[in-house]
Amino acid sequence: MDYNFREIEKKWQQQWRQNKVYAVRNDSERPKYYVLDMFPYPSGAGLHVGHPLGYISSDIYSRYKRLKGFNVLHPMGFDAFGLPAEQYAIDHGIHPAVSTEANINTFRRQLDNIGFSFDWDRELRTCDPKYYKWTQWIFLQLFDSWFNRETQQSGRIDSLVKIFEKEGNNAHAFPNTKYQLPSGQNKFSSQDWSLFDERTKQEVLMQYRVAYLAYTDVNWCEALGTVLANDEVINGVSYRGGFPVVKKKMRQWSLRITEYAERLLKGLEEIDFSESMKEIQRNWIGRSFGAEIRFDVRTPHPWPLSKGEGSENSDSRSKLTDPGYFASTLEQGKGTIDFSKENRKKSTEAEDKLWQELRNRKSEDFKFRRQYPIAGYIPDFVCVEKKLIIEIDGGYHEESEQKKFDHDRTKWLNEHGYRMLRFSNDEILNDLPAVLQKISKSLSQSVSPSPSEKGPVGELFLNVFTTRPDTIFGVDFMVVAPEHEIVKEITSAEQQPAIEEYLQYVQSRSEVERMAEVKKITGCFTGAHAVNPFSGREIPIWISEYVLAGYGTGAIMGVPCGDERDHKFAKHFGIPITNIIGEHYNGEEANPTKDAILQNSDFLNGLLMRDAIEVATKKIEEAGIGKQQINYKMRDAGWSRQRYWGEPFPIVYQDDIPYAMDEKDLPLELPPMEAFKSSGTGEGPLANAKDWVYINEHERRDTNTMPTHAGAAWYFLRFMDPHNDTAFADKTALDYWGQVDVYIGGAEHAVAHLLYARLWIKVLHDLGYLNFDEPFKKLINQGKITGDSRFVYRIRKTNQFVSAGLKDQYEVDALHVDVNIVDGLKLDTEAFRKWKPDFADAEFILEKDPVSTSPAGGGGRAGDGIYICGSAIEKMSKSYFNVVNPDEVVEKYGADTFRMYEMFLGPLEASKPWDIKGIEGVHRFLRKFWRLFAHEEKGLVIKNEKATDAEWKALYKTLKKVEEDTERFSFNTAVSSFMIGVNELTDLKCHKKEVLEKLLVSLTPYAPHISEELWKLIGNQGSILDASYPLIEEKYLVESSKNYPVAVNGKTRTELTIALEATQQQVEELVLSNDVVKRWLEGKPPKKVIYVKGRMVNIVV
RNA sequence: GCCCAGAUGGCGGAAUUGGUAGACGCGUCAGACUCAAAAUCUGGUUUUCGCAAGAAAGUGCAGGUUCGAUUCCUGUUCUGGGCACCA
Repeated sequence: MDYNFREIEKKWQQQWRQNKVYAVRNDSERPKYYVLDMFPYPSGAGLHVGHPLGYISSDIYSRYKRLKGFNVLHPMGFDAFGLPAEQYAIDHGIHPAVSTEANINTFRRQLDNIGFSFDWDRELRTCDPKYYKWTQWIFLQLFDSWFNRETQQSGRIDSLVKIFEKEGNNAHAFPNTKYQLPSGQNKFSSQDWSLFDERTKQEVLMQYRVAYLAYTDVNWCEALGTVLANDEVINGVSYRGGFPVVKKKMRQWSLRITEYAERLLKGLEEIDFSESMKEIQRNWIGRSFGAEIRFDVRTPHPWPLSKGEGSENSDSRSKLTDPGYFASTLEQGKGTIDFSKENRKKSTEAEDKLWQELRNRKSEDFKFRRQYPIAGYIPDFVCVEKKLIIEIDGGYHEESEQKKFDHDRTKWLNEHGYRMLRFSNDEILNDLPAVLQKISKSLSQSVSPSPSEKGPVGELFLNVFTTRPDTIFGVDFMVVAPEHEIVKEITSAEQQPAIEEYLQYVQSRSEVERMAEVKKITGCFTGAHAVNPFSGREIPIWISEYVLAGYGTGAIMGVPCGDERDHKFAKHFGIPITNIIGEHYNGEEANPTKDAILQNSDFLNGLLMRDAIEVATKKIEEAGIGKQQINYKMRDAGWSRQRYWGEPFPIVYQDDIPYAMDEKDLPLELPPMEAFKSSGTGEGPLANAKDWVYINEHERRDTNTMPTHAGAAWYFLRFMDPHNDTAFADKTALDYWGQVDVYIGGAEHAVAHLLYARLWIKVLHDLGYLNFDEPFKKLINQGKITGDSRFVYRIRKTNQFVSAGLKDQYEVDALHVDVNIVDGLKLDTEAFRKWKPDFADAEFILEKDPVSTSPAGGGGRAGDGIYICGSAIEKMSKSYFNVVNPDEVVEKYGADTFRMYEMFLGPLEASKPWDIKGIEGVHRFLRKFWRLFAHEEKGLVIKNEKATDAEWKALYKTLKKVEEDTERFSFNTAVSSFMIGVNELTDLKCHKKEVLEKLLVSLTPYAPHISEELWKLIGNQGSILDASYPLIEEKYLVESSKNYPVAVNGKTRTELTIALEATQQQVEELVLSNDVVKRWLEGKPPKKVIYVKGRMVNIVV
């Protein structure tokens, strides 16, 4: 009766499937337990031995919990939408649905091979309309929600509308502080609200929705034809494929995850994730606590812009200058201003008529200015907010002097985003409505947003965010991001050419370059100065690429004595450095300490910096020049992808205003398509499905789809009730299963999937669908299994291969060789010749086997040598030929061996190399285990005799250790314990049923097939999967004495068996009379005898 | 540069609260069985010295605390992971 694992495993897998032993019910008396694996993406490559590591550990834990009496939910499904399938479709013309289906089947077959206990009746796929109906439905909940900062909770949009109707947005400012209403304001009253038209109302609400549409800087990848999320971009290139990525402004769906930053951060405290995983999330959220401080700006030639239409001030000047034709001298500037005044008097009838109309447009919130200087030129009318210029032909444009400037000016205006409308006098006088309509149309077109940081008109200031307000007196300069709007407004005439040049340089710099050359110091002085709000000192304002427009306010205060980067900047550009920390600053290097006593700091003098932070912040708030502020590095999550193979947005645009689709019309299914190339205009392939996109003249659909994170953000809820078609899951099921108790997966999902899932669950919780707001109670990251690559060394330009030990004598190229034709390091040269046609005629330079040195040893036949390969630990990858397929391992050793071996390799969380050699040991263990029950020839050897104390002790020792180890996911040591236990029972020649039966149950989670087989062989009814875990009888583990190590001065010298209840005195007597101890004492009296009960004895001399 | 984790025999690793370092497995050496091989079984296997008994050193490196440190503290090197002009 041999251990025929192939037959046994096949048989039980079949029976288990037939009997549906893994079906899980939602109504059980037993306590629930939810064990989940991270959603796999079914790639075309199939599984390698690294993938099942997590699945095996979760399976062991699930089966263990089941034996322990829990109702265990352990489901599996597929994250089946996504880029690779679509890329494959583009390359091979196979529909993503088809290739995905094929990949899933391969995956499923491979998983089944390993004997997992998944409840396949609950399987789900994100690309199934029955599933993504609910992904879309949840998206609509996000669309219909806003985050109430006061309560720190999500609420329904209609609750926000009620607030607006009552009090405007006074208590709930726009989440995006830079957002302004068309009027330029960011506050509105209840009355304003009631006067807003539908478009404006929707636009305002959009500013609050959790899922919202906005122009955002996105990571655009031309090669993939899509937008990528921040976490899909690595060092400026795409995560998949490594294509360049650039910033681009596009109208995109985003999730307002930034509003939840604080809750996501706080939530980390109550969940059991590894410290490193929490750290990654904390870094990603990037909270920094500090103050926002306002610095007034003094331009070198002040131009106090007065309210109204242009300026009456004689010293006013153009706020923007053009180096090409105007800016270099002030004289010309003055000339233009004079000319504008002159021109004003000559205004024509047409101009006046249009002006009357335009100035009345104030109610529409676009303010027109008349004869307002732009770039040193005075257009007839300009709307600065919308960057729209209106010119009326006739008059001085005819003059030849003017004409030659037209070209340069138009160029400048275009570069700066201005558009120009030209009307003739006749048009205005004869058909004013048509003219106004044209203007309205132009105004409704959007311009690149983000109006500059401007205070009340006539005043310019810069807000900076700092975590160190205590260093306010050490500020020696300001640095503004090159993209900052204010740059245009503050640049002096003298500096204009230099600034232009620098801006051009910045634009030419790709993300990749900027990231590669971090240490390079660049920058340019604007000519303007900022005023320190406390000391009144004027400090220069610079621009530099090291300041990021997207972070904080896009401007910083430079404190060179305390910040390394600021210090380098100051040194590089020769800016004088103020020392506020005395001897802590050595003049050579900045010192970011918080432990210095402040000097040169006015009211902060004598304070410890650490304490001064709060003092300074208070003072700043009192003086009304700033406020305490918390900043987050995290950005809102881009949620649109220009892709076909994803969930369509359940949104309909009615005349460009987005509205939620009716719930009853869900799912919005993908239209059938044959080709998936992007449209080329930045729109996704769906734009080509015109019938689907355009519902009617006024209504159209979104042509983007959601990212793969969408389906994965809530799938764990669907497993609880996977076939429900009236709700995403029934409330009773949600309440019964609750949080995922253990979530096992790779660390690569740290910031994307895990944050989005946590966000979705928080919103669903706030809206009342869930009674928990963290999805995963405990997270375990399994380590990677790395590949162990093998190399052969080809002598350059030959087909000769030299063994690793001799390769240094030649000029060689190392080539990866398939690990499957190498035994250890020894290459199978014949297999190598057959491996690839190129190598058919390969010749080998062999060496003596360095391992077996004896002449009789393995490679010892006279004249023979072997080919030794080089090796390296690398990631497991097809291109390295180091991939090991689990199917082959299972075929050779069986699933039970494979499962136990993967666990035996090392701690679950550590990454470790795959080495097939060790699997023999685990396989031998299972054979040895089998032999306790059955003998090859004699058949069953199991006996019904009473067990001895020694046998019970061996058993319970093992059970105790295995249980402890399994509980703490230390599966490698649990396998060791089984081995030790089986070795001991073998030594005891124990074949007793009452002992072995218990051991068998405890082995079931690890090796279910052999356990079930033996369970039946020794005459049990029912499945061992439903047995209960054996209880440990401690009485057999109680010891009466212990073999103590006896040390002299800390060095163990001998061992003594002493009764456990021995007293200190008894021990001292016993130990000191020992011969070995006496010898080591050399007659000297012991100073002290340390006796730790159950541990050790130490004699100090 | 910053943050986190880690470093133990020839290899994967164990030592759960500071208490016999190297469990278990691989590899390897020797032996048994065999005509022989495979499989299986038994024993040795951290290093150095020694026939042995035994002795000395030893958990990346340098210190410290302690009767006693792989474990705690300080510094440092290297490896892996994360973040990266983040103010």
